[in-house]
Amino acid sequence: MSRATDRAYAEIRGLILSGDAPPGSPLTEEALADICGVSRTPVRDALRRLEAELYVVRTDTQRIYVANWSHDDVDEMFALRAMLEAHAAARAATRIDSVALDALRDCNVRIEAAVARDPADVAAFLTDNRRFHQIIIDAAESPRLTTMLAALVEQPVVRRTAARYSPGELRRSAQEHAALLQAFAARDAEWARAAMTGHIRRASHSFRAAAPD
Amino acid sequence: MSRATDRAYAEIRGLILSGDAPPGSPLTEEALADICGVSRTPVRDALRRLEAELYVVRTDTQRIYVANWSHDDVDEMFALRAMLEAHAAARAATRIDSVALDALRDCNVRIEAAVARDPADVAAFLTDNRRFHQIIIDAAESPRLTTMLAALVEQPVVRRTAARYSPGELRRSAQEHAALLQAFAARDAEWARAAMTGHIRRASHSFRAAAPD
DNA sequence: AGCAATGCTATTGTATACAAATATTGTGGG
DNA sequence: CCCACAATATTTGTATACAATAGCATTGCT
Repeated sequence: MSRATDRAYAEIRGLILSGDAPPGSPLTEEALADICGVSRTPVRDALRRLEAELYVVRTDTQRIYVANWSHDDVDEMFALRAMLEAHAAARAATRIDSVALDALRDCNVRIEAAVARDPADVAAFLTDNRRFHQIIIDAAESPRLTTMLAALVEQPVVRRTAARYSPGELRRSAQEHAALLQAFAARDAEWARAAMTGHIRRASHSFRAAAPD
Repeated sequence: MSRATDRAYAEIRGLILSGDAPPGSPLTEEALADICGVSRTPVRDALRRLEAELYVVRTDTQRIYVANWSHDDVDEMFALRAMLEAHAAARAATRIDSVALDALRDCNVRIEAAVARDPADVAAFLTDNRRFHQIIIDAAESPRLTTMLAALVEQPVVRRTAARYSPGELRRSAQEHAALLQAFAARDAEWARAAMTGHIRRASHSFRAAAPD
C-alpha cells in the first residue's frame, strides 16, 4: 500500500484499538480524512481493508461503524480460527523447512523467557506469539488461508484483553507451543492439527475467563 | 453497492467467467473503466471486491491480473470449503427455522427435477444448488462465515467445469442434499457436519475427474 | 555484444468538485 | 401529544485532473 493509504489505515486502526473510537460509534469518511490529514480517497481504501479485517462494519446503506463484538461473536471467531489454524498446522507439518523450524524454536525460547520473568513480559509474549503463529501460517503455503486468518487473528477485542491473562495461562501456552514443535519435527500432520486445535480452544476459554462482562 | 460499482463488478466478473480475460492476463483500471463505461473510481472498488473473492490477484507493485488457479489451489479451495461449510451446516442444524427448512426442501425438489430430465438441465441444477447452499450458510447466522465462504464458492474455475459433471454425479449430489435435509430435520449438528463434509469432498473428486488438464 | 543508466510511457495514487442518496430536523395536521 | 411529510443537512458515490511511481526501451559506454 501507498503512503497516504497506509497512514490512514494505521491512524484509524489506532483510534479503534486505543478506544478513542469506541465500538458502535459511527465513522465518516470526511472526519477521518481530516484526522489523518489525507483526502477521502485513501480513507475509503483504508476502510475497505479495515472492513475485511472486521475492525469496522458497514450497514446496508453504506454507513460505517466501529465493530461491536458480542460474546457469541468472539466464540465463533475462536471456533473458526481453531479450524483454520489447525488446518494450517497440518499443512505446515509436512512442508516446513529446517530454517522455519529453527525460527519457530527461537520464537518459543523468547516466549518462555518472557513468561519466566516476574512479572511476565506480556508485550514480549504477544509479539513473539504472533510471530510464532505467523511462521506456521506462512509454512502452510496457502494464500487463501493466509488471507482468511488475517481477518481473525489480532482482533481489537482480543488485544484489549490480552494483558489480563494469568501467568499460569501464559506458561501453558508456551508448553503447547513446545508440543507443536515436536509434532512439526516428527512431520506428523494430524498431531500438529490436534495440538493446534487444543491450543486455540484453550486460548478461547482463557479469553472468556479474562474478558470483562 | 451503488449502480456504477455494481455495473463494473458485473462486467469485469463477466469478462473473467466468459474467458475473454483469460487467467494470468493483466487488467488495467483505465481499460476496464472504458469497457464498463464508468470512471476509474468504481472500477477500483469493484477490483477490491473481486480481489477479496479471489477472481483477481494483486502483485506487490499493485498491478492486477486475472487469477490463475493450479490444481493444488483448487484442492486447497475445496478442503477449506469443506471445513467451513461443514461448520456452517452444524450451526444451521440447531438454528434453522421451518420456513428455511421448507425453502431447502423446495430447492432440492427442483434440483431433482433438473437432474431427472434428459438431458439434465445443468443450468437449473447450478442455480438451485447455489441457492440450497446459500440458505444453509445464512441459517448458520455467522457474518464471518458468510464473508469467508463468499470467497470460496462459485470460483470461475469451478463454473467452467460444472457443465462436465456426469448425470450420475448430479443424481448423487441430489441424494446427498436429501441426507442433509434429514440431518436438519433431526436437528443433529454432527450429522449435518458429516453429511456436508462428504458432500463437498465428493464434489472435489468429481471436479478432478471432470477438469481438463 | 552485453550491460547499465537515463529518459519516456504506462499505470496507479491522491485530491477535489460535484451528484446522488440518506438521515435529520422541523412543521403541520390529526 | 404523536405521526406523517417535507425541507434541509450530512454523507457517500462518481468523475476528472494531476502527481507519483513502476515498467520499458533506447542509447551510450565498456
